[in-house]
Amino acid sequence: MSVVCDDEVVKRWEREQASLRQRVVEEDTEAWQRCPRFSTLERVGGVDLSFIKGDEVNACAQLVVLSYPDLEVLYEDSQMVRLTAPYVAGFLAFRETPFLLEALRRLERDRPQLLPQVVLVDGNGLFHYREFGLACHLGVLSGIPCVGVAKNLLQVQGVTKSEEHQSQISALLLKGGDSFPLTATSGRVLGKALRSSDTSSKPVYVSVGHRISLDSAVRLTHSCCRYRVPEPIRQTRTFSALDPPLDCAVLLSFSHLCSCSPHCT
DNA sequence: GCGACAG
DNA sequence: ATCTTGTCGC
Repeated sequence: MSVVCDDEVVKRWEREQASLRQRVVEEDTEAWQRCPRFSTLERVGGVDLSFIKGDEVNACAQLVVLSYPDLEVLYEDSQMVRLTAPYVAGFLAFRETPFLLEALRRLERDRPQLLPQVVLVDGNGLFHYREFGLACHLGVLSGIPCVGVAKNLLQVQGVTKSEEHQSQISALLLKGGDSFPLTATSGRVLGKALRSSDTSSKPVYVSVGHRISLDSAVRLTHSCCRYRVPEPIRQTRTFSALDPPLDCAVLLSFSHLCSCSPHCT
């Protein structure tokens, strides 16, 4: 909630974004991306951080890997972490990326054969104030193709939640897979609004993270959706009763009890 | 001053 | 991000 931040830090972050940004690859680089139904794609990852209500510092970093196209869980990793950076709009990556990279490194160390061929990231990629959102940041630092999928529209570069945007949603997004471009004032297409399933009228906002084209990113996102939020990201919040990384499950499901206790820090 | 602000 | 209650519909 707090957008209190240090000017010096933000300046440094801006420089780092400008520098890393040059390493983003906005095109398809993988053979599977060119296949009609992504026929040689086998594993899709999803990452996210979860918080408990009043706590800005402690979070649960999660990585799941699903089979493709069946979307069954192949791997799940949950780790309690202590965040150092605050949330500042436009600089989400500095808060979350270190822990997502750690999770990818653990996977590479323990089960390298399960490394995902692409990761769906909760947040934006190129659709960002300086065209370098979380999905680009994680993509560049990991080298893995990444796609940004945001649940809310970020109003940047002339893209707004206007009446026009609302009417585009109702006029153009008639069925799952329908999409329309999010075009900056400059004329550059930064992402697409996607109706991710037939039953959800509220779109998700897809943008390129790294090493994938926008069209592939949209097609892939749609093909990973059973509900509005793509499965790899959605599964990140699902704690299986079996195979339990219980640290997080217990903490999250009993957080309502915890918050009543005066002795709970 | 007012509104906007991914997660 | 997270909380919260019910309500409507298949």
